[in-house]
Amino acid sequence: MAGNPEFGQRIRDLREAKKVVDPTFSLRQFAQRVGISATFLSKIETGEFDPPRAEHIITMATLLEVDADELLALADKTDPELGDIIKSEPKAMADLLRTARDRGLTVEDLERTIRYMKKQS
Amino acid sequence: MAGNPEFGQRIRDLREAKKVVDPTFSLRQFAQRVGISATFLSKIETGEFDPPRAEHIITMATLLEVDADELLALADKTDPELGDIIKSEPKAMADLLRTARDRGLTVEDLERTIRYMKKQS
DNA sequence: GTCCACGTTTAATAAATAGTCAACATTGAC
DNA sequence: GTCAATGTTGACTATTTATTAAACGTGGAC
Repeated sequence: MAGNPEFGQRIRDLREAKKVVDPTFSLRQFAQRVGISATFLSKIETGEFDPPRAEHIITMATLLEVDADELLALADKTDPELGDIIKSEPKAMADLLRTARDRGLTVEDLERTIRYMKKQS
Repeated sequence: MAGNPEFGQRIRDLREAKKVVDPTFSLRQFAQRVGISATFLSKIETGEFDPPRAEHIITMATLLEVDADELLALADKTDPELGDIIKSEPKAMADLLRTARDRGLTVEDLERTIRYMKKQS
């Protein structure tokens, strides 16, 4: 890795949009609220540096009021929480995911599966 | 982290069992085949060092003829392949996993869900 | 015209993770 | 009794990932 312009641009767009109505969304202040330096955020937004760790991305999503999974996906990371879920039942969860992949399930298929799960419990 | 005795012991047990019928499963030779130093393996098996990266754990599982997910789970890691599957459809996959957790699905429930998935495709 | 907040750049690290080498003590094989 | 292979130990080293401080140029507010 060495920078992710798509992620950076997305953060910048979201932040600038927020800044219009709330000037505390300046790069410096936003960085501080996220818990990283302005330097780092600048390089991330311009695509020079890689996205920060998942934890910081999640904080960004909260502040920017967008879905964390979307930002994490752009950053090519996964929510550590999902790793924990998998670890709670490794074989079954791994099977579940691999089956979804091997069968080439569509988003609709997956959504139907989720509804099915909900009926079981 | 600072060592994982359970993982280490499990590897040692499996390796020694193999060694009984195949003397090439000595610590040194096994380490070499896995692609790590004997030193490192020794410290892992005695629980002094953390498990190696996922890639090496998977190689170990293959050589020891056990399921990789079991060893990965002991090592408190997840197969990077699962991360890739999630990234292919982040929101739907995340939803799937969180639903499984929130509903407290049992292994049997998950297995039933897998069968359901297979019928869809 | 200077002050202040903005975002940027240069130049380094810091922190975490993953691993090695050389030298050692121990044991069974010859 | 020495040789060869075993596993272990102490002291480092490497790699990857994540991040910073300080100094800089720019533009609006006063």
